[in-house]
Amino acid sequence: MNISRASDYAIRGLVYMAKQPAGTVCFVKDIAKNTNSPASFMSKIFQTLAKSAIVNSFTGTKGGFTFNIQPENITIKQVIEIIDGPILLNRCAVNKSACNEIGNCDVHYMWVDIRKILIKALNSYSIADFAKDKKNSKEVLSQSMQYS
Amino acid sequence: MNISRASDYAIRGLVYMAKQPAGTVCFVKDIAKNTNSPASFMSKIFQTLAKSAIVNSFTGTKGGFTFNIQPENITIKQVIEIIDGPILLNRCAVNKSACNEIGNCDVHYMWVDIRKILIKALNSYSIADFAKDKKNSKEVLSQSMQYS
DNA sequence: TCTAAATAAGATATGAATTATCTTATATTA
DNA sequence: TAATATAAGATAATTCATATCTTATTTAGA
Repeated sequence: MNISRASDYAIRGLVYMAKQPAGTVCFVKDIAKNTNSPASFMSKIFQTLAKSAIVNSFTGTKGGFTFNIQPENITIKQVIEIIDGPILLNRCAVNKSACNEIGNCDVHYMWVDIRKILIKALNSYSIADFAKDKKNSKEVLSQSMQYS
Repeated sequence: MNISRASDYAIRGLVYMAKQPAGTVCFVKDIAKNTNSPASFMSKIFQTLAKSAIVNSFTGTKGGFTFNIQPENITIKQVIEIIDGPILLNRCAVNKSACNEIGNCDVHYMWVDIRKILIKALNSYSIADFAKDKKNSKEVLSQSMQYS
């Protein structure tokens, strides 16, 4: 019921990138250093992000990563699904035939319901939301209050 | 971001128990058979449920499990936390000092927010909700619709 | 043009957690 | 008291998350 370290690192790494001037080519080395994460692991995470269309990668000296999609349009849900795979909660929430109960799964609709709520919440935040200055950061905070 | 097989089995097992007449002593063998799950695994799961105060266990012939708390008062969130451990989403959502970012974690408030939403949803369902007859099952269905 | 250096890509290894099974202890009843 | 039915506890296997190591690619300078 928790996100993986890899997803956490991915989000923090993308937020770091979004804080740089638009178009900056970022090195894994710097991304890792500024997010307190192991560079070798971050490297593999960014490989996966590059295979999806989220970021571009350039090999060789002066290579690195840039955004391929505006950080405003990258939601937390997208990042988690790229790194951790689809958010199902329970396998029966998506594929009813995967339910253990033959023909009649008691809990199917609950998982469909809760999944919808969770995905909506995860889609309500973008990477850009965390790259703003402190004034804007407080707006994020007050946005969170409306749910409490 | 998904619940474990163990939590899924636990929920289905408790729902099966809740469908029996109140006070019935249920055997793991029957619980497993009626939920399409491996009896040996279900046995270990019910050990854990018994260590928490959710169910009582009785050893020996005619032993088995009964509810120690009314199924109406056992929420899905409780079951998941007993089996899978605390629902954090991200470790920084609960313990801010566990954030990678030293002194200033960009995403902390997001995780606090989303966790609150998820836990509210998981607490809105009890084991008893799934032990009702078909007429009531449809009420659960329409309840789910209000979120869509 | 060749060599060195800096980078990402890809392959491999480690370790922890999940999932499952096997063995032991306990209680009942005939 | 012996046999049986049950849960409890110990152990094993598998999978997945996490991390590291090796290779390929590009650039720049000699």
